Amino acid sequence: MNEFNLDQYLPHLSIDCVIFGYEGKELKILISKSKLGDNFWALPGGYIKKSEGIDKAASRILYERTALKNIYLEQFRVFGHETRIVESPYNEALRLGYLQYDATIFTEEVISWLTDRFVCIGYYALVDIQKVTTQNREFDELLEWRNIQQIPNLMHDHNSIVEEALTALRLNFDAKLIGFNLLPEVFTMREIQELYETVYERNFANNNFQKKMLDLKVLERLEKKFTGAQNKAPYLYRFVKK
Amino acid sequence: MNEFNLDQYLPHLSIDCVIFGYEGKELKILISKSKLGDNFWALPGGYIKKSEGIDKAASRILYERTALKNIYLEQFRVFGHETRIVESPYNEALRLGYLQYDATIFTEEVISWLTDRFVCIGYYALVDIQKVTTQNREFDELLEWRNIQQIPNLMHDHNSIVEEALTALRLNFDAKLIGFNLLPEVFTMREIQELYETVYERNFANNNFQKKMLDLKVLERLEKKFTGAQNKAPYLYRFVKK
DNA sequence: GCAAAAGTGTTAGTCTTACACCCATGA
DNA sequence: TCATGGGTGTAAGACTAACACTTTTGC
Repeated sequence: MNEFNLDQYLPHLSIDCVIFGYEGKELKILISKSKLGDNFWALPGGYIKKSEGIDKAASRILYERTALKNIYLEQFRVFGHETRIVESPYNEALRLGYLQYDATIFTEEVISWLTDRFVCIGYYALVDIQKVTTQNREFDELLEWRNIQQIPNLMHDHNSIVEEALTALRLNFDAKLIGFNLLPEVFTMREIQELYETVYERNFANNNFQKKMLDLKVLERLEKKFTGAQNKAPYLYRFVKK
Repeated sequence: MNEFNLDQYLPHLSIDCVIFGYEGKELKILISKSKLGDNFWALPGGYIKKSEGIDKAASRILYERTALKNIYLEQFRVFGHETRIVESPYNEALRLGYLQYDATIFTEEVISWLTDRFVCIGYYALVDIQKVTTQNREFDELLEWRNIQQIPNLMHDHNSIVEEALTALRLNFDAKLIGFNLLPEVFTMREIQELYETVYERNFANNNFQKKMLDLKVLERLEKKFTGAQNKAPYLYRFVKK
């Protein structure tokens, strides 16, 4: 019940997270199917406690869904158009959803708070998808990793938030060397390359890619990885931040 | 009085603007000396009306200080640490300042609203400094253009907001070709180059700079500018967006 | 030995930087 | 004619992209 004490949160201000993961040569994000409507998909989000920094709030929101701490996380844009929520076609259905869910908790006052105008701070996160054990929250019917190319219609303006997050990711991916947050501790050069190829939707020449990566001086070469395949065993690498 | 009807604004959410101008080979920003304290300097800022988009709010805040419309404007970061206002050493003095200013308007409730926690959306703006006629607002003792290298201690975390704005400016300056917003309609190649040199705090070779600029195909060459100086008259250029 | 994929080397091309030089202008 | 600063050309260097080739591995 404590969770629905909305007094603890800053009103009109929310955080939505675009959580990127990488699996099977696919870039994915975590989206939630809501219990509050029929086929209502949304980004994982939440509110900011009155004495909680926004970065901490985003970390908490992520922790609540992924059970992971110390996730790579960055704010990328504020979405604050005056009509983004109040004129959303989902908003009326959401009011009904809350009422049907539990009319004793969701009084008119609470529902007004929840469906009023919101300014949303967009964060993107990068996680090793293998380390995540998704945690359904109260209104999550299910949480699902979806290929970034196959995102269904999301609530409100969440599709454009995803677009902006992807743009920001591509802008920072190479410059800030954040891609390693999507990979396990150790990986082969081909695995990094495939990640880059997935993110940028283009191919790279393996020799030039390797040269560029090694010239960055952020990779430590480890032992070889014998997979049983009938080819030369690739080296494993570990990312070492300077 | 209408202005102090704080009910019209979203609580706990503010906008602060770093307004860049360029004059005499110096990059400057507009800062405000507040009537509310002794030597209190701050960024021009304001609040967001309940049914006003954040970009519109920022435009309005800029218009109120500069009397300019259609200013180049971009959000660059949210400042939302939980203690940025409530533990600011300026906050106590501000409370006193409001009381002394007008205790009938600034009731305890109003002062609480004003000095409570705020999440601040940082915007930066680029203006032609010649077109600006600064407009003092209620609490502005004066508005002043100050060289970016000589910014005094500002309230709260405003100095770090300036730093972040400068970083964002430098990051976008060349990539988005926004520098022309700081110049008059027509300008010489040398003037653009000096602007770039000021922003990046380094020199460029004039021939290479010119070649790069012209290769961008965004400059229209106009007639020559005869200044009376005993040297070749430089061409004037106009920026034409594609 | 052979196929598959890892890894390395070299060259061609493009972009950036640096140097040298000529040109227009007014005293 | 000279000093001043505008404008252009070219070559060297750095970085990127493309091609060719060798090495390792298990069947």
